[in-house]
Amino acid sequence: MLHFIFSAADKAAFALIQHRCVILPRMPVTMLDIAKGLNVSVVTVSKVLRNKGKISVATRKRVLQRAKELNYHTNWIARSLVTRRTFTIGLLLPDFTHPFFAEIAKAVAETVRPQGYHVIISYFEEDPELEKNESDSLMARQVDGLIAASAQSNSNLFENILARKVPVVLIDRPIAGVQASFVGADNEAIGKLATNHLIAQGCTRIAHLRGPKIGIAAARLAGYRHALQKHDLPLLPRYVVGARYVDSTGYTAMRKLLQQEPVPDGVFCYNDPVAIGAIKAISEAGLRIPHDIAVVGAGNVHYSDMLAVPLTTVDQCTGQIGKQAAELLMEQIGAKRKPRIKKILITPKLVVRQSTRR
Amino acid sequence: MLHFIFSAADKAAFALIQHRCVILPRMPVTMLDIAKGLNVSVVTVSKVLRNKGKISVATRKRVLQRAKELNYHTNWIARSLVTRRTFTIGLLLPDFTHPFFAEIAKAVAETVRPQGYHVIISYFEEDPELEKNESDSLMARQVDGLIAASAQSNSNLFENILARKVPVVLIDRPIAGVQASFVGADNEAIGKLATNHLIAQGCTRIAHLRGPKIGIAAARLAGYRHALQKHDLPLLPRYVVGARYVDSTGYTAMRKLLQQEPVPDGVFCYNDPVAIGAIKAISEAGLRIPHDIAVVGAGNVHYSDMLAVPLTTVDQCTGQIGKQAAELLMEQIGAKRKPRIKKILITPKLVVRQSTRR
DNA sequence: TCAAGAAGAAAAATCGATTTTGCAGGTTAG
DNA sequence: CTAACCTGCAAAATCGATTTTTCTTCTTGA
Repeated sequence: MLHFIFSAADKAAFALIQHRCVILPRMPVTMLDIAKGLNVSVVTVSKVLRNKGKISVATRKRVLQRAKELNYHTNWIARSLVTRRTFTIGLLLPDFTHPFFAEIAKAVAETVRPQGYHVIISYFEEDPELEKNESDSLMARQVDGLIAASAQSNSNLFENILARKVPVVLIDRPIAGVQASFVGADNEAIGKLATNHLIAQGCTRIAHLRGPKIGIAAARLAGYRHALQKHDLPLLPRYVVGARYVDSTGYTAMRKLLQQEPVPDGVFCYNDPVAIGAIKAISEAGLRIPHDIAVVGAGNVHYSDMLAVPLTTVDQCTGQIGKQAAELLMEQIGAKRKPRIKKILITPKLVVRQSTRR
Repeated sequence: MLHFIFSAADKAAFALIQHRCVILPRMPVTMLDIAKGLNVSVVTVSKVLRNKGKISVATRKRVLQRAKELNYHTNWIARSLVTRRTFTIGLLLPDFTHPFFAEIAKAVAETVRPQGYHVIISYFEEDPELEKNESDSLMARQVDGLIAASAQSNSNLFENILARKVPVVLIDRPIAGVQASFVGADNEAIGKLATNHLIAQGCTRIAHLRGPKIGIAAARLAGYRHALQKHDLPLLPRYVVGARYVDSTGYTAMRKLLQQEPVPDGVFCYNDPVAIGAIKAISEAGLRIPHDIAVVGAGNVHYSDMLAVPLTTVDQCTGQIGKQAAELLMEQIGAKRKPRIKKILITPKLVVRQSTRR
């Protein structure tokens, strides 16, 4: 019979092997592994890797080299547990295939990246119930903050979140009663800008293809009215036609508008897809753009300059919304005391193209 | 002088208060908090909340009620540390404002959600160095798996990741030498489908506006050639013109093509934006679509049916790519043994609209 | 009646880090 | 020559869970 003789050290090593390799299927390198071979403590390793505390140059060097040899990578989960920061923020959106939200997501990710933050996305398809579930999940994942374009009809959800002391910034859609910062487009300004532009181009019979009666679309409508009043132009109800942006309702809405007498000579469409539909209807009716009717959209979607008639539109500076929201959030995350709540409306920018250039 | 008398229990409570409220700014409810008031152990609480182990109905009820009272929420970070699963996957994309990738992101998120998974997004703007950094971060965050549309020119990065036993699925862009599953569009099939359709519509002089000479665009070109050969149609080099999709190069490329003699009667454009530019050039030249020249794009971008001439295009079923990639990844994450590597090419679908309907 | 088994819950170990405290050994000041 | 003070590192406590082991009680069957 064979006998093997092991020293105590061997036994320890063996236990380690059993512990790390045999029992566990995965075997990531830990600080302990680095410390073991160097006869230092994990604390020392931790300090070296974080460049903190007083460690001699010699030890630091040995640790760093060993870490590289072993291909060590910090386990952020373990770190987060004790530091109580995950360096992740949650981004709660209705739908991020929509270019508007995609743009925001990008700007947010870009803004927080330099500070080591990552973004966990979550979308809820306009379903408030799903939104609640998703936000709960994000909270359970201990995100350091939350940016949301919410579909909640009341403030309960976000009051709960704020009660848990998690920084929140709302975007695009404000919610009454929520004590959180807000960043959004200045939709009334968009309406004014577009309408004023049409007026400046010499239009006098200006119509509006409007969206839903609430929120964003309502503000744009208000801006349209404001601009007309300010220039003493008539505010004709029959020049304001509803157009949901799903499908080609810009097209049908415009056809309705073309039956009015006199036909308008300028149309402000509540967004670009609607404007594209309108352009189609106008062309089919044998009218010329912009000579007979000038068209302005809103949103500056990517393709609006590739259209048959390049579209004048109001750029809502989507990227800015994401960027500012992210900056506000990071400010809150970093702050000792809760900074004051801010409401930021991004000033829109007119992009003039052929559809209004007379 | 006043004296306060505390019982031992009071002191313990006091210590707790100091511990939880005064010293720490945030004071989340933990399992210990639930356990304390109920005179049970944390283990019992843990088991109840996970519906695991044998716990009497009475205790279970008490625990659940207390948890609700205290508004307890599981700390997933703590859980992850011991279970070694974070229920997050990393999604590494060049740019998710591109509708193609946004669509994929959505499909991925949607597919993994029912299994309790969330997606951490990360984009690298086609910069391989940044891509490496981001993937390192994702790994440090202990994602359970990774889906990537990579810009790496060699296999090092992903070989490293695979060596760490993290499941990976590549999408859209395969990388030679990486032993990982892959899901992408069948670009050669796209080229064939588009070209065959033009042939079926009676076109005989079929041109191609091609993209970069590598990768996706090359495969589409190959499909185009294949289809022509199969139908014994001539393969004229002067009918293949380069068009980068940035800006309006579809427009300029088409103008070049219009100078050929004879003018082609069908054009397959390597993607939709190029096709839109081409349509514009054709219209300007006074030719009718599809009667004089039929146009097919590829990609089925959202707005291609809102154009002046609704565009026939090849839908690459982007959502399917994300969905299948996510499914493959979840399969790998769940599996004991590593499942076999799969290469999946999604079969494209023709969407016929006015631009080819003769 | 007593051993065997099962049910319910507590105790202890663990995950991989960070933070706080303690402790040698060497240097400086009085 | 001793108190005071660094420097550099180790030991222990902690974060909030899960997993494994152990320990009571009760049943139950022979």
